[in-house]
Amino acid sequence: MKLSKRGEYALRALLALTYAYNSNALSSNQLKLLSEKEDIPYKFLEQIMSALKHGGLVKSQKGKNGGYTLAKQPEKISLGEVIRLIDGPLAPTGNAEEIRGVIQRGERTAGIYSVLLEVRNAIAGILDHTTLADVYRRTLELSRDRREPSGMYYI
Amino acid sequence: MKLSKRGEYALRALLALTYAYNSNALSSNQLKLLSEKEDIPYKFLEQIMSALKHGGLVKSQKGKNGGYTLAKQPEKISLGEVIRLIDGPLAPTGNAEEIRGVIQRGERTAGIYSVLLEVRNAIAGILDHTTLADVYRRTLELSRDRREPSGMYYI
DNA sequence: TTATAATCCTACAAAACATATAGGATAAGT
DNA sequence: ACTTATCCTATATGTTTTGTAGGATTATAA
Repeated sequence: MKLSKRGEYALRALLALTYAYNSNALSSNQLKLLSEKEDIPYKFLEQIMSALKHGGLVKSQKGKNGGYTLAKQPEKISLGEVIRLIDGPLAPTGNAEEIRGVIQRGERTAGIYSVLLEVRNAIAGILDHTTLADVYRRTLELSRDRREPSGMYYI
Repeated sequence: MKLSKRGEYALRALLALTYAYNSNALSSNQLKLLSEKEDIPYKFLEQIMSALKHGGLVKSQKGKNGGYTLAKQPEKISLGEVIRLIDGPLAPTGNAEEIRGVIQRGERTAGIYSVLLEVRNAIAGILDHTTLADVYRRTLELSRDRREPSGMYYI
């Protein structure tokens, strides 16, 4: 599992939506501001939002006063979901099913793959149990004692 | 951490060397046979062996009766070493140091990165504690009850 | 109903990376 | 010398990621 730029951008955008969700606001052209603040090419970000929408993680409203909102509560969206949607399977190679297949068929590489399966399970264990709400909380904690909260999401 | 073909080929070759190590033999042009049996382009495999050599995991002997041998005992070579050497850092993005930096500086993405650090630690925990000897053992176990051990390493 | 502000869609371009392929140089043993 | 092997480096090919561009569509408010 290698987190791509897309994946990172997606997580960052969703985190911004999480902030907006808590203050009851919905986001809109603020996406443009976010992209500037965080050096994310706007058009690229648009594509990512589209993917998040089709994946059911985000709702959108067209037209004036439109924008994006989380489709579920931040507690209900795991990082695993997000990353699988954007970057594909979490496994270090192929996907969990393939790996299990190789092992069960007892192929020459079965030993190697059984380790890879352990790795993928460890990754999934963490990512599927960590939600946007968790990340939100952590972010606050990690910047609590700082004088300058590095412009924390005042978009 | 995404295991590349190179990485997989490297692991497979090292596993073959592990088999050879146990039966006290050293490998030579058997590499060619291995590459045919396992569909690994020979010249590509050569490059990988060269990398393994420069990384100190493998010793080589030139000329007649030459070939490759493990540079240390199979118990002393972890998968983490191998994969780091061939595919780079285990972290899902950048490397552990970078990630720690982002977290300590309390950047906006600190929350995200703290999860990524967990993930990388989980991966490293497994891969750094699993050796070629372990994989060897597992491979035997996983093919023990099979009628046809899928031509297990009779190169 | 028209102007506006937003999402949506699709094609393409550029760069980075992974995966090979090729050909010969070099070294060691017999 | 001759053979058998490793070693080195350049280049090609292919695939994926990342980024650009331009416009079509839709909803709202004035």
